[in-house]
Amino acid sequence: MNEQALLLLGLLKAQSQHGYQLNEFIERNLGRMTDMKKATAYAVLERLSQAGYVSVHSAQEGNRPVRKVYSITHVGEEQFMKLLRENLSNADKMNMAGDVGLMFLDHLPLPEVAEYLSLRLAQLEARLDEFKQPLRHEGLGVNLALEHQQALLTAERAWLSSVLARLEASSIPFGN
Amino acid sequence: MNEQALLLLGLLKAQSQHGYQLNEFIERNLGRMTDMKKATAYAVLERLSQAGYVSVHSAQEGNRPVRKVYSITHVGEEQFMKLLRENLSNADKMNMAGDVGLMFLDHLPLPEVAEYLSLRLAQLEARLDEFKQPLRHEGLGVNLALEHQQALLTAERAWLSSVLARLEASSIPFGN
DNA sequence: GCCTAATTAGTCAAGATTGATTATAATGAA
DNA sequence: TTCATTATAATCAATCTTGACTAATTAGGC
Repeated sequence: MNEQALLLLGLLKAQSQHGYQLNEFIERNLGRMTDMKKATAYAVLERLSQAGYVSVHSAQEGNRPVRKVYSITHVGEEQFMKLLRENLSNADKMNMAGDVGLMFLDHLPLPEVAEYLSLRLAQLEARLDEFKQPLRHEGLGVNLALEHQQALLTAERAWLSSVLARLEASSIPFGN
Repeated sequence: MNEQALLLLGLLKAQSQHGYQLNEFIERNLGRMTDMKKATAYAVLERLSQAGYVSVHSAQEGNRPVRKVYSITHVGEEQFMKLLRENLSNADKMNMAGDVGLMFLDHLPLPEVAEYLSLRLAQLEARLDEFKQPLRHEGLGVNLALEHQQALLTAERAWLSSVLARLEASSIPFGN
């Protein structure tokens, strides 16, 4: 939840925005960074507002429905810096979900496992391909974040390939 | 939530157990695989029970308080296999949280960023050290899962080191 | 034998998350 | 023009998660 707050405060620090605008931006550009859903973002904005980190004011443009525009407050800026420092200092977020299945793969015949892991690999390749686009230079932070994702996905691909190779050579030379 | 179900069904497939027992095992041995909390596990067990995937029967040993013992049902075994196949086939779980902070690091002076990332690196080293213990041979799946974690943490360490080196050489030869 | 601390076993209210839904406006096709 | 579709903007009920709490039992120290 702190990561969500950090994200929203960071976006509002750059520019006051209404909820829909924030959600569009997140959906279009930040799918890699977060999986926060629309309704969650609205809820987090509400909490940030309760806490005094953002202020809200209603605005109407033309005869469009009234929108709530959120702005970061001074206290909010301080909170942003605090959350940023915390976030950068902690590695605990690397939670590596997705290993539960691996733990139980002994319940399936190895060729079937290989089949499924091939699917995983294909998805990985697809995700990695998306990084091939030139990526316009956004600033150090954004570029590092993208580089980071790419590095981890690449490592994941290498590991998966190695597992598949061993599975196909199938003489089970695993462990040690 | 499916990953939690997979985990609990997998543990119950090995042996019928009561809630406390399951939670102890998870806390002691599976901290790397999941961050599901006690109360959540009880809730998931309740849902699995509602769905007919596990059966519950109360048992009393000595004059200890009555415990609810959970057993996997036949339908539960089928569900387990289904969830296992799904889990192995999907890479989407690699969500890489923790990059939000990186995105915003331009709001801090680089030496301070380096300081925080050094803390991250230290935590990583500590986590990696835990893998040095011989790890008694548990079965292919468990060993692969551990190998996987280690591979990703190692990649993370390499990336972080590279970033720190570049930050300290500080002449900012980034991105491009 | 008595008191304290730890272990065992689980529940619950409060908070967080999200799929589904509502409602209006603009756009486009026929 | 009229109807269907997509975009805009957000809310809500239902579900999921968890920190805090309860309550009994056993273990350990003196």
